[in-house]
Amino acid sequence: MLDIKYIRQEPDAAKERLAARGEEGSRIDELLALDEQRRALVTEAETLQATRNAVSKEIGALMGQGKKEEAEAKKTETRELGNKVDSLNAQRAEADGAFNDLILSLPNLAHESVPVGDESANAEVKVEGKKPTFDFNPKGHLDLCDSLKLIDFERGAKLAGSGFLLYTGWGARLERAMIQFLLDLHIHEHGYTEVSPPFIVKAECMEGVGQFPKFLDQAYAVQEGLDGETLGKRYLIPTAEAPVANLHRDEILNEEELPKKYCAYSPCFRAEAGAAGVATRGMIRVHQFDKVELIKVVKPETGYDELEAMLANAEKVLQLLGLHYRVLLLSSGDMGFAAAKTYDIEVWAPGQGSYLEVSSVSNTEDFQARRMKTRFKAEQGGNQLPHILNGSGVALARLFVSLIETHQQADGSIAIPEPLQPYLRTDCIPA
RNA sequence: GGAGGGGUGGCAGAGUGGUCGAAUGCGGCGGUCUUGAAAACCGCUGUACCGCGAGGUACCGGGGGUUCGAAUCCCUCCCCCUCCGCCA
Repeated sequence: MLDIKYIRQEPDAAKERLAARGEEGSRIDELLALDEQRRALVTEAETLQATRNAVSKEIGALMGQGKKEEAEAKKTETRELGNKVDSLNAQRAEADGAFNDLILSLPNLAHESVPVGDESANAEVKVEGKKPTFDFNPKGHLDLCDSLKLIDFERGAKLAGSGFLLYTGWGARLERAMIQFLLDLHIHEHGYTEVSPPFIVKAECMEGVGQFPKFLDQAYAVQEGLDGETLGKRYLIPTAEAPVANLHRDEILNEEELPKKYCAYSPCFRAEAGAAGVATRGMIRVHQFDKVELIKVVKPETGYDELEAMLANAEKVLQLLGLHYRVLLLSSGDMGFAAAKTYDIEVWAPGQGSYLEVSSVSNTEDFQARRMKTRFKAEQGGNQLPHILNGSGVALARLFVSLIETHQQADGSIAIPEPLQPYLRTDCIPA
């Protein structure tokens, strides 16, 4: 949620920055009009309430003295006042509702270092390693999964429909080994605290991270048994960000507690409604995938240093696994709803001949914190909103693709990178 | 799923229609005293919004209602605890 005080003070700057996010600048005018209307109603209603409260106190005093008739006279007077207050409060609730609906639907504003423009303005800020070369004809992950029986696409689709995977044998073991490897890396080397969250969250958590209201159509809603009333109250998480970033919802933290650094494994459920290419076969775009997520809650002045550190933490994964990747700084038009600045990490998949997005690392600044009312008590300046950061560390299905395609060998086996070997208890998935 | 009991400030815990944003205790902060510390004593100690300000308003799990007036009465939802049933 944007800061209304900033918008009041700098409406023109806000318009320009909002336009860079692909929103009409006129939304700012609408917002300010609603804000003004809302505040006028608040002032008027509260003035009347003050009068009513004062008279009510007098009535109390009169009753105490046994002056019943005088009290009754005052009651009639106040009754009318009360009605006025009620109607003003109703108007106020309506104005508040309209104001909130609008401000919740506006995306975060981009940090000044973010290139303005659409997807084509994304900037490649780093390339690590080189595209591997093969002295044989490398296979794609579909062939490798079939020949090594890593994934049974047909049975996955039979069980849950297209876009759902059945990992089998070495495939299942590799997936589990990578999860364990990622968690251990971030816990032991990068200082994150592991949490294991619910995989279902309330709608308010989805709103807190900015998934809702915009991406309601992308979520899996959960119903309890046959009770249709329960539908729409809880959702399968699209990312562990949804539960973990909300850990400190409605809390005021102590300054010394910051920074908070969490990592969490979870499956991620995405309806991908309207998206092209959720196929029966393939792992690039699926309805359910595993991910290890990183979340930080930090003081505002450290937000961007922490973002760079988190990016390095995610990159470390690919470096240790010997994978070629590049880092993109996303443009203002290509960033997610809640982000003020985002880096995407794209890993090379030789069989695809393309880069795959495996991580998105963002600083949401105070956008999420304001939505979820996460604050911290500062030594100076009272209660403040922290910056909340999230990053994939990293998404598994696409990492799986890159790993097997990159480390495939002429005989059809997969060489396992050294850091992963203890987890998989082998240095090679045999052909 | 059945029966019962609860949700009040950082914590514990009073308060059953008015002078209650809320007693008291603990904790925390500041001070007095002390060579220093402890003890004792004194003071302060929630959040958000409106207002240039003085100040005002709201919040006692959430929402709604009754009333001139609600922490207190009514309805509803959520959550927690105990017992029974079922169950990984």
